[in-house]
Amino acid sequence: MRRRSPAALLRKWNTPAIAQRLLGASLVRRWHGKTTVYPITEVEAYDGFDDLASHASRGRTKRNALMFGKAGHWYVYFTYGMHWMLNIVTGPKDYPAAVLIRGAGDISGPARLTKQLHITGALNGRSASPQSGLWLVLNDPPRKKDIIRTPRIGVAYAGPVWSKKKYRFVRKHRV
DNA sequence: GCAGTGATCATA
DNA sequence: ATGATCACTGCC
Repeated sequence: MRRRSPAALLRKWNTPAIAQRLLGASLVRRWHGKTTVYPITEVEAYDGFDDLASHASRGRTKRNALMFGKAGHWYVYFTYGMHWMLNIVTGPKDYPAAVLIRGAGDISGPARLTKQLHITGALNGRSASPQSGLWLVLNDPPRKKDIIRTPRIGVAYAGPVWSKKKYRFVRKHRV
């Protein structure tokens, strides 16, 4: 099949839908002249102003400003004093949303993913395009029955409603 | 079960 | 300026 750019997909409003569609996409990394393709296996949606699990829920700050920006850019932040987290910014401009990429290829866990792919703050704010060395390509969308929906990981602080939203999506079968 | 590790943000 | 927190991992 023809590989399509996900630019139009990422601009949409429905972040959980985008996240699920990205389970039918691959992360492509170019590093030291070698290009490797990692089919995405696990994602989480962080959606809008009201999502108490989202960095954007308490308004715009220096760190989260990218979430309010243009879709299709990487939002990479540092946490727990040692881990980088990789997100793709989604939604229209001024609507804060992103999809956290938690697993791809054989790699499980968002910090392991960034470590293995050499992803750091150097990519923060860069466009998801070959120029940045890290981009996305769309494959066939996953079937609905091949997607597991669960609450997001590590967001107990988000209160009874938002910590339980089923905004984590895992692909059942390897692609 | 919990230590590690340091940027970020709210509070002052 | 200070202190709590953290979209995690690895080892106990």
